[in-house]
Amino acid sequence: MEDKTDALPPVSDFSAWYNEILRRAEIMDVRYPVKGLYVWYPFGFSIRKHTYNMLRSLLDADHQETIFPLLIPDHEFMKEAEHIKGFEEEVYWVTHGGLSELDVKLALRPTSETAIYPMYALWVRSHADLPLKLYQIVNTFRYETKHTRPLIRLREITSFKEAHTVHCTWDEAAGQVEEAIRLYSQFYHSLGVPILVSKRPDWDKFPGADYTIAVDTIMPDGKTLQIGTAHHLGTHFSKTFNITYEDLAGEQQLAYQTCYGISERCIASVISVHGDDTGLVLPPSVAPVQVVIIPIIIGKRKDEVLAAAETLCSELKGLGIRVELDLRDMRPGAKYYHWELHGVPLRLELGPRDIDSGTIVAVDRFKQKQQIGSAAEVPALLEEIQKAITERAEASMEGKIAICTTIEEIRTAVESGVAVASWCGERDCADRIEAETDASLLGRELRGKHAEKVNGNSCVICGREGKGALIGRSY
RNA sequence: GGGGUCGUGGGGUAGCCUGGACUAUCCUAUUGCGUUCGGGACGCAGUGACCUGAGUUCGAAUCUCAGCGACCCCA
Repeated sequence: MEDKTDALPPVSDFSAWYNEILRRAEIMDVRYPVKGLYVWYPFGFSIRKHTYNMLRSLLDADHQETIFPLLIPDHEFMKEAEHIKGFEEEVYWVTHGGLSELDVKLALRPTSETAIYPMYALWVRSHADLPLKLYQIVNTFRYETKHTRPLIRLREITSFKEAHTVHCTWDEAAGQVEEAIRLYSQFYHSLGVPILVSKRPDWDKFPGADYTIAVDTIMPDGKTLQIGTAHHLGTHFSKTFNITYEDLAGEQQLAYQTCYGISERCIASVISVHGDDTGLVLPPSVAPVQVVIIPIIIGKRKDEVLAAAETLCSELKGLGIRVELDLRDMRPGAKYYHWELHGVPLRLELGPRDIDSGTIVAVDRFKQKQQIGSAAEVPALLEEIQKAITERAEASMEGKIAICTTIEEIRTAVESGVAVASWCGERDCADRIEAETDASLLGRELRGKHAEKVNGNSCVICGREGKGALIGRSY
């Protein structure tokens, strides 16, 4: 059975698995005829919709949603020197309107700082206008020259959630960065995706930021995926875009800013972190179909089974559950495979035997089977599944993190996962770590229990006192 | 940035080296009808492809060049 010709590649062959799952589970169609641009299938878009709705409701508590233009005039884009340097290689330019060349060429936003901040300069007048916290969910464009990958490295990021805030003081902005990380932690928790939070080394921070805090997860092949960042912009942009406010004393002051973003990489992380050799495994929180009902239709009792299935379906809908009644003319087994591939958390089977015994067969995505009495038991089952998926992902990530005290240990660790080791903070030592391990120093001041085990230890290179750093290969 | 492999129905492939018999193989998918249905059903009848352009040639899926695209490895 398992070696049918159309078997999915195993997760251990992650690259092949990832490409196959996107097509077979109908998430992205990669056949659009431009490199780096991909199309959302409706099923994939539905995952996106539920995921971004959660993100929206987290942000809406304390932010306002908006939309700024896609096109940024040359003269605004070119204002902030570090920012330009960071992006100039990968900006798409609109140079023509019809047949005539434009006087002012227009950039397709690679990110929206330079679209938003000229307006912030107009909107921010007084300390009473602050803090200002806006976000938008938009597409952005980057002319990637490396090999592109659906949901991970794109030329059109279709789902960039970017928040931009303005504050009176540096400390308040720093507090907002922490708030962003708190929101992102909560977001990823509800996706069951475990994360590592660290500060990017200075040479790897956002162009035009004082510092960058990053959120990473670990993919099945041991490489990390950056799935969120929060930047303290200090006054880099407020200086160049003249974003000032009048303080209590009537003096004009430069504002402090932050920005933080999440892209459809969050979807890539859900797919990759949870998926198995059978297909997708979706947490109920974002599964387009949380429960599928498979009627077991046998000859004479067909109508009876269908009626019972319809009743069960409407009961579940009444409980607010996203349920699908699969009435297609296929063998039940074929339907099981189909919905397992699509990551449906819970399957209910209903046939003559169940009707006779007054029960329903419930099978979770990990193929654990049990009998339940009624639809009322389903919400609790879904909660259990959500928890089980989360715990499984956490255990899996735990197995990919190694606490290291020597360069040799790091070298071995990064072959199949990430290393956490003490680093003094000096660039020279980081360069040596990278050169000798064939991996990157991804983060410093790593947070959480892993870092605590190495904080204060001597740097793996120079022996001076250091703090927990995250070392690994990344996407 | 450097190197490699490759592009054949919707997906996966055979054929290519050695140009002609290719009316292009097989699996899957898909349409219609019938029989089926508790873990990927079966029968019958259908649908559906040589990436684009230029070249070589009597003749190109097959050889050459370019473009576009995909995947893998290294920095």
